Amino acid sequence: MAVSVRDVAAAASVSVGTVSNVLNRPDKVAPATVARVTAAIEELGFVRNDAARQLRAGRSRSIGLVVLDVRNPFFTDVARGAEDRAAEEGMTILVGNSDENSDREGSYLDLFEEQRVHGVLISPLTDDLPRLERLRSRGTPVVLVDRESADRRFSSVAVDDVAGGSLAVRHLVETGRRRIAFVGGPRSIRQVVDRLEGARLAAADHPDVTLEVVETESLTVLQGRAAGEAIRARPASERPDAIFAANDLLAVGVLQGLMIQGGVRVPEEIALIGYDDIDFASATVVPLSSIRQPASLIGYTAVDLLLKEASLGDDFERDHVVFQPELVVRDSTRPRIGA
Amino acid sequence: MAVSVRDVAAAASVSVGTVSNVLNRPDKVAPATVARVTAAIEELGFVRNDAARQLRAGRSRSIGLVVLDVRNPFFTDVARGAEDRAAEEGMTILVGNSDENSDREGSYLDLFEEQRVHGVLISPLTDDLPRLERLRSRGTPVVLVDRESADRRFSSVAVDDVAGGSLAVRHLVETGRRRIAFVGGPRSIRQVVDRLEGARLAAADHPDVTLEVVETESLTVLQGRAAGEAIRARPASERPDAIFAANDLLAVGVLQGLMIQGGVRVPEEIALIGYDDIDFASATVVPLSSIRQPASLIGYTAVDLLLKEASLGDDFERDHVVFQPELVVRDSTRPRIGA
DNA sequence: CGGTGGGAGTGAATCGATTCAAACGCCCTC
DNA sequence: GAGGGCGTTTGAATCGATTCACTCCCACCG
Repeated sequence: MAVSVRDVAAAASVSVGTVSNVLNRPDKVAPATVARVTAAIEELGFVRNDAARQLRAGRSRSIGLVVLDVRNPFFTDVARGAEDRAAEEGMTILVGNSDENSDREGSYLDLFEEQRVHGVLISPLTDDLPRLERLRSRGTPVVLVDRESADRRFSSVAVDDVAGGSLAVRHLVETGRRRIAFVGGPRSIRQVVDRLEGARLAAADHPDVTLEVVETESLTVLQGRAAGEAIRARPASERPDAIFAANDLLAVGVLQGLMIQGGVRVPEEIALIGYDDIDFASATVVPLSSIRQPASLIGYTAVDLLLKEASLGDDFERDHVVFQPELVVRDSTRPRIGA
Repeated sequence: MAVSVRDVAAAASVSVGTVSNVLNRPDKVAPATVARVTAAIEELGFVRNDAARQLRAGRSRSIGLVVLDVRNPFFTDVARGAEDRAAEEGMTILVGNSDENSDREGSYLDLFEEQRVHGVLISPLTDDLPRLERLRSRGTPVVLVDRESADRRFSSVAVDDVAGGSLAVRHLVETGRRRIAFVGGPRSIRQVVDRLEGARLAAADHPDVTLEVVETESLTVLQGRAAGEAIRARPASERPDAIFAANDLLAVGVLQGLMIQGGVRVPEEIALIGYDDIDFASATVVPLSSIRQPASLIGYTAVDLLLKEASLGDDFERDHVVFQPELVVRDSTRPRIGA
């Protein structure tokens, strides 16, 4: 049933070595021979067996990527960037979705290791770096995505979330807001903590600015909506005049929660800013201001570092790329009239 | 560097065959031996080489899935369902994103074939069934997802989109609407055509109901928003009193386009219904009515058919599962007062 | 005309897990 | 004590592409 190089070789009256050369280094083979072999491949419908190729090569031509949530457009974009860089080298990306679940994360790592992937890009859930350390010591390079390793023992590509948080709050203050609420959670996610930290720093610069925290269970639209409704339900005098949401999914939810039945007007009564600048942000009822992260560039760069580490081996100095986030202003933080 | 069964065998003073048995049929091996081998595996940090395994087995333990758009939650759900069923058999799903691009679709098929996947699930872009026919003739089972093969030569799992279209329009008519607009496109996508067809059929039952078509370039939020704005810009007398959007992403966009700056009220002035019932639909400013498709069940069933076909071989009679869509009513089609 | 350089092609060895027919002990029975 | 049966273990053969040391052969040079 299955057609192998051996069959092709026989059909073209050459040796298996020559078939392999036609496949991988056609310039080393006489044109007439190439033509004959190509014809035989075509006729027999030969398709390379990747398993055999990998076995010989020792490594697969794939790179594993473990993300927290495939549903989040931010990660989809990261994956896209990674895919682009990988494609340049004729490689592919395998995406695993940990769903913020530690077991799933582990089983993807196991799977990837058995597949002898070229390397693993991971947005790690916990601080279980020993696990990754072990993976690397067995020969699989690891690059952290969207997180920096505390002790810098892994290459990483991250965005300065503290700076991003400051950027958001500074913008709110500059447009005249004083009573700010941070909506986000859980605190186990590093990004949440950092963005809040940045917000605190920026708020501390202005004695008359207050910063309240509204905790959520996860970074989803539904949780945001609940938070928004809760804020809308308060007496007007106790509402904040601006909300900084830990990501755009939350912000979209908050916006909906606030606006139900012509509730609170955005940005007139409450300004709103999100984080990630997903495509959706510019397309909400009131277009959302946000903090942009270069998602696909992050993925692209991560693969880049991975390839570098893979080719240089252990004597390689780990790289730690940190991108700076960028403020994107839209209607949801339009300055108050007269402010 | 790499630890192989051979090394484990040496460390545990057994033969490679025994190590393999411990790995795959531990019950066939004496408990004491299992323990010794397991200890050796642990100590040496042995990790199975999947490539060698596959080479021997002839097939990989993965199933390829090619979707039109990973960003669409509908497909994410299909993938999740497929993953669940695959996991029951200890298999994995590889997701390829064709992005409605025929070249990308082709290269994923090539990739999957080289990897000797167990089978391919595909939501095909074009009607290039010969391509798939060839793939299958070389031994890779194929199941069509969200589309039925015209000549029934492939197993398929689909939803009756014509029925879904009728369901939507009938609901709009029953809640008192008469001037209906269908927003969707391009016509090259089968789902769009079928849903419109269903809408036409339902409208034809009522002589006083008109059905207008507003064409879009793709099924995205942005396109929907543009369509919504265009409709809002019309004089009130020329606006439809209900809109049926070809999918929920479009519907979300239409909603936004209509509501800008307190424009048209939904559902008072214009009712709106989408298709797919993505999670987002219930979380928009005005919760969206929609037509629900059992997305994850589709994925689950598709893998099921695939496994059946793979085990039975050619003498297998192709299965054609068709699910019926379901109407989900929310605020966006609340009946008009007094209608 | 012998010698040399190099382009073209060869084919056995290799990667690592799995398989399966055969061998090995060991106990029990006749 | 020979023989049968059974549970356990063995190890060579296998999957298919790639590699690389080696052979061939022809052209060109002195």
